[in-house]
Amino acid sequence: MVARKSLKGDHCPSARALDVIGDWWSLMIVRDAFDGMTRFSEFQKSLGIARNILAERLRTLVEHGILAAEPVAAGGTRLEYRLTAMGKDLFPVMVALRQFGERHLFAPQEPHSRLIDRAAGQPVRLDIRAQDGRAVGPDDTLIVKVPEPG
Amino acid sequence: MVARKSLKGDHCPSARALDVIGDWWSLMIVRDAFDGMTRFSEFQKSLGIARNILAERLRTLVEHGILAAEPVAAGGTRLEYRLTAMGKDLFPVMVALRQFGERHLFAPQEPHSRLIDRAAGQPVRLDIRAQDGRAVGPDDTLIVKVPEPG
DNA sequence: GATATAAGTTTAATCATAAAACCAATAGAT
DNA sequence: ATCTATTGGTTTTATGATTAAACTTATATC
Repeated sequence: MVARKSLKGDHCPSARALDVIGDWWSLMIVRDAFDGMTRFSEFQKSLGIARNILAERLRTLVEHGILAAEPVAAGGTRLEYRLTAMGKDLFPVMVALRQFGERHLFAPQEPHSRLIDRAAGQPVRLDIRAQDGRAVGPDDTLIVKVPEPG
Repeated sequence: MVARKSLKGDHCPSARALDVIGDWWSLMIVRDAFDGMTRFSEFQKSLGIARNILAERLRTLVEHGILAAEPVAAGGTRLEYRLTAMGKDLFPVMVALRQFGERHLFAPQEPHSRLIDRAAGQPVRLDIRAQDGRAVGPDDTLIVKVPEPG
């Protein structure tokens, strides 16, 4: 691949986010973590990912503070990977991806997994709103760039 | 890479979404498209992406129906790439990524670009709610898997 | 104490990406 | 109308990320 371009210095928050979780597997691992998985072999079986890649992805997710690794038993070497508070802040990203997939990537009658509200057993909504509560879409918004220094 | 595993057949909508826009560049191109860019050279200058890779990404985004390519001038060969209605449905994904980046990937005083509501000039909110309007987080929800056929 | 499973690491082959050179078509200047 | 620069790519070559499989060590199970 010749050293994937890093977006770490970019002033765009989306770019930095993609720099951290924009690779092929990280968000799939995070999805499974939201689904309750914690162990190496669970992720491996669920995703069919190569073990070395899974090990590296888990390592970088831990480095970035999205997952925390804790020994399963005191004194043991086996680890459990759990979402941190920061990791749980990826929830809206997962919900947004899911909604997009549901809307556009399934045939009309094709079955798919669903994200439901535990209390009501009903699907959840995702809304983007202005401060005053108006729903806003892409054409109602604007990206304001940061001024170049100098 | 040895043939990246395709998630096309997965029953999880997030997985299918990542199969379409989960690679390194697609969402960055979509971000720029939301920002008003339409031309090959604009994307290329903005992202610093290799030209062959940009050409392929644009092609697959068009194939998937996220971008539409139209000639700039009738009879000409130069193309303009614009978000389709489907492409604009990626807006919540972009907003969610941006919010995550803003919250966790910038130093306290570090400047970053902002997404603002055109009308009020204020940042937008993203909420996940149950049908009855309650705000819900990851621990309030559950993924319901589709039954295996057979 | 023997066997199986978990959680990786190492190794080798393959394929995607990046960078740069190349090329045709268009737009602008003369 | 012709020369030149820019646009929008394609081709070529190298590099390295990803994969699969074999290997290793530690932990559970019988």
